[in-house]
Amino acid sequence: MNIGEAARQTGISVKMLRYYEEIGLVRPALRTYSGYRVYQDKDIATLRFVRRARDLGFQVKEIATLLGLWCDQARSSAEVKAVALAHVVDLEERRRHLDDMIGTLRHLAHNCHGDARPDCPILGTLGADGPVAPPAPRRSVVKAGFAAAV
Amino acid sequence: MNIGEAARQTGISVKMLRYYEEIGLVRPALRTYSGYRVYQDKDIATLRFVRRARDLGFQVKEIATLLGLWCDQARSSAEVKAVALAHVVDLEERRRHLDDMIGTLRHLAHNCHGDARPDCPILGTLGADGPVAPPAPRRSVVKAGFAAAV
DNA sequence: TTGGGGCTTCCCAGCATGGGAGGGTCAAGC
DNA sequence: GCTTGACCCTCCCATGCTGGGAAGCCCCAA
Repeated sequence: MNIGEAARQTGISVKMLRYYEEIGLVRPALRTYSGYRVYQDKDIATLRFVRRARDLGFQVKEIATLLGLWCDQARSSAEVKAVALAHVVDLEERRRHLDDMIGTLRHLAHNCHGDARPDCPILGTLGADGPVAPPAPRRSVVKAGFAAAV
Repeated sequence: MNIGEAARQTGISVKMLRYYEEIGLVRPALRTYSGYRVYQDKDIATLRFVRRARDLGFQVKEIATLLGLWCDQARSSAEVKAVALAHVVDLEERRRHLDDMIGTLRHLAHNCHGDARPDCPILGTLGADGPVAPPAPRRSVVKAGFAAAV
């Protein structure tokens, strides 16, 4: 099948199909004599794997690892689990970061009367004189910075 | 003060200070006769504002809006609050997305015995035959796709 | 034969950030 | 005065993932 049909069947855009091939995530598709890419069932299966992994937030490099394990008959499920759990840790880190930001912002918005007057604790906090949060221990940067400022 | 000192005082890297100036987020710093940027107290205050907004996850465009409001004596706090709350909605959307991914992955990892054998429900799910999640209603793509697949 | 849709490659864009090359400037110390 | 090292300048490139678009070829149906 052609690339358009492959895109339809995998949910990956034509652009991305070519990109994944270019960066070596998937092996180059066969070509017709005129240069059209031709996708076979096993290519589609691989691409669906990629698509699902992407939907789970895996980066291309991690997907490459997973694809390698998928093809490796001698893999141990422990390896796969390790990759998955490492990714969970990463996602949770990002989630905590979002939580911090949401918490701070909601707190600020809650204290803002939101009427026609210009006084606003949100801008007041952002524009406060004090030093900015230290760039160091990451995950609590926002919280710490604003705990001090608020 | 020079750009290096400004970077130290604001927690924004030298690279970013130049970038923010280039894209017009902040007005160009004064220059010495030899071309060095010179930062004044009010520049530092502005940059700290930018830094804090960035720490709250605002994009540069949104920060530009907030800076505009900050400088606008005639603003209403309602406008500011609206920007903040819209951003909260966005952050929460992203958090839901992360939650979906974390939930699915933890579920898969939980069902993976993680030993020396190759059998693995994680890979099994990623490589399942069925159609891939429809790209449409976004926030539940992952969940739906895997609910069907698992 | 012609038209339209699909395919090809190549280049560009975005976000926010960092790296590095190649070269000028400044201040301190000899 | 001269050297040295830290600092600054601009310019280009890279990242990760995605999309847009141009120029040109291919294929099928009418």
